[in-house]
Amino acid sequence: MGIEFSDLSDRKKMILKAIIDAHIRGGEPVGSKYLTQNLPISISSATIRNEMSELEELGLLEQPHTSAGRVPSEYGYRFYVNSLMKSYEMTMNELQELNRLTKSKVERLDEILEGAAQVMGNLTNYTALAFRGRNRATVITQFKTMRMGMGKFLLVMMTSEESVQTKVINHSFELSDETLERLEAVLNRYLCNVNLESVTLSEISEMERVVGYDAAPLISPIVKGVYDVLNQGGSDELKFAGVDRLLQYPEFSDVGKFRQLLGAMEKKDDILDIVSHSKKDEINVYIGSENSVDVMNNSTLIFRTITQNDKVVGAIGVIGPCRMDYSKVIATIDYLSRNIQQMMDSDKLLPGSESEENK
Amino acid sequence: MGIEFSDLSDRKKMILKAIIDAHIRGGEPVGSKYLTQNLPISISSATIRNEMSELEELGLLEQPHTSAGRVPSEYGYRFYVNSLMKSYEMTMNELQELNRLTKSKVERLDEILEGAAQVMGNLTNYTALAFRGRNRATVITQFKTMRMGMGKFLLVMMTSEESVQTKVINHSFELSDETLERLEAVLNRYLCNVNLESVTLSEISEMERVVGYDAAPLISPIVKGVYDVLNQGGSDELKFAGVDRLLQYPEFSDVGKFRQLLGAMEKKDDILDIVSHSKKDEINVYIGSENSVDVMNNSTLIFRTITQNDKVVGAIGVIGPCRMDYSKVIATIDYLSRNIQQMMDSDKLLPGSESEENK
DNA sequence: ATTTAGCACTTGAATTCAATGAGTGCTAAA
DNA sequence: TTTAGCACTCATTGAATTCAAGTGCTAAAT
Repeated sequence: MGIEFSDLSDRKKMILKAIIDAHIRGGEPVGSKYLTQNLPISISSATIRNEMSELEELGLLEQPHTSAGRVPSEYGYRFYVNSLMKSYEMTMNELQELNRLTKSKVERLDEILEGAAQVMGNLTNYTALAFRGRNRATVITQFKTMRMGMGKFLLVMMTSEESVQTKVINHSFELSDETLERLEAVLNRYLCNVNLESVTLSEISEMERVVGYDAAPLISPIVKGVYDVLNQGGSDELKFAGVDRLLQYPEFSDVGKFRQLLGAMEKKDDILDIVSHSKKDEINVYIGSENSVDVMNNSTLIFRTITQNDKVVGAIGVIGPCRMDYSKVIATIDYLSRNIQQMMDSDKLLPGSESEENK
Repeated sequence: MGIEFSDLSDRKKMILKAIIDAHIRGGEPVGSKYLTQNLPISISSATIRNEMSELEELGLLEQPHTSAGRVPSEYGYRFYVNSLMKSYEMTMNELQELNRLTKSKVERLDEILEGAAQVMGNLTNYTALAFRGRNRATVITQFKTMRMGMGKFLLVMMTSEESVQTKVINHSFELSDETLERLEAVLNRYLCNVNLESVTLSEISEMERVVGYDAAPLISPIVKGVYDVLNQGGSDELKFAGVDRLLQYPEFSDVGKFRQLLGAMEKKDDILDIVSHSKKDEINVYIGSENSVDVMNNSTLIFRTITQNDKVVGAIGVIGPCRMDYSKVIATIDYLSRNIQQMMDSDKLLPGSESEENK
């Protein structure tokens, strides 16, 4: 399938665009009679019918049944998105709504993404998605200990992702300053910059020996703490806002279809898969079966990633029926994601919730 | 409305129970003919009809239309739950499934609750909910600082909820040990155990003066950090698992009804309201309009809270149509929540994700 | 005083049928 | 190449009909 922009006569393009525009707005199949009254130039319905049937042969249009008007095919939408649609002009109100978000004082990426999803959902009237990718730290780069009095001390861990994690360690017995220092040294020697999976039991017992009897019982809880830190932070998050909005579209009045999609949104992994394999720094549009998840054959997914140091840390987008207001949705996502990306680049956003930085 | 258990003849109770049991299983209205064949004693359909019409007068049954069988009213379900239903016996498989969770190594309450929701959803085939209430810290009880080298130090804050929060503070200028100590002292003097809202601007400038010119620029970012710590941790979480399962029930084949419920689940505040005003340490059952949220008139909400030191820290439950397998659902929630509560009481669970304790 | 058989009645669901009308494809004329 | 004209298709609508399930009531039976 490879119809180029130039393969179509201007009149065909005009007709195709008019059909898709009308169908996006109204949701109904578009017939030749309607078009005679709504085209910039005036041609007869018969001519339009001829053109339509040729567009259908090209795979750009479809007919639900013989006596119905035409409906865009997935491929038609694709052509529309690539070449036909004209870019959407935001209204003042919409711009205002969008800017409110970026002007807010929120600094955490999580919250910004969710806020963006909310706004996008409201403006476009589809379901919004917010993805938050956590780059899980692979190693601890530095350990520090800090007394907290009364049989506790704080274990501070710096991770390879530059975040700081802490864990309170209780010790029922006395711990001299000197012992604590020794413990810190041992941790830094054995557990820094190493993949925890590769730490062997014999190494652990070696640590227990080296650190001395008075700190040895702490080794194993500490190792567990390290393990938690390296694993817990790393769960990706994918959230949806306004799922109920999908139900307003006749495409999902078939409960079965909707249920499938809802299931996919709950399972998340399929969609996470799509998002994480997407192109960076541009708007990704998956129309119908273009995304390989067959449950989403009737839906379109549009999103754009947010990156930090060239690594994907998030994404915002919408999900809805293939009959979607592509122009508006793409413009909205573009605007919002660019703004968020800018905040990210100018370091105004804090990537993690665990640690926060400040200048 | 106050029908006592003893107000009904044994035969009426038997008939009512049989009707509700059958309706829960089959979803269809139950007629007199069916009952003649499915009652422990044998009575004629005419007699049953008489009894049924009396039960209807009492408000325990309803008729969808004249020529249909009877269906339990909300009040009928209530009576059933209170007095009629017999407690469900778990199968070996179910017990196994349930125990797998509590035997798992997971230690964080969040994860246990979500895991419980998953299991509950699978077992009961309704939508499960997991609530995680965060007791937001009200004050900071202690500040500590810790050098991290290269123009940064770590600000460690102990909160009134006994959790530890940290914030990395960058300083572009030199900071002597002595200055850092002074800063720590000032923070502990001015910001410990005080409600941040009550800190005045003049107090802040006093802090800046007292701490000296070389640390003064750090005061305001630190105050902001404290503010974040006191506010951010405190957002309650309410998650649902298996929302798509609701769509299998004919009660929600009306898209409008389902959409309303879905909306309520997304907005969350109504349901949060119900959960947070519920009774502690017992199973709460809200049948249809018993919960004041009118959008949930067709749904039943069942849950039980998890407490720690007598404060509600979480809840698990299910949401589904009024026609629900109460017996099984209640048994499942009871079993799971008791187990989780036990883990909580025996201190095996870590309440927060921010700080972790270890013995 | 209950219980039951019998029967007329109600009502939603399913089925059929015809009418409607939107829209097409095709042919032949412009 | 375009267009008017016309026959044809097919989903939708609504009315009429049948069907079956289930009730309420009455009168007889226990």
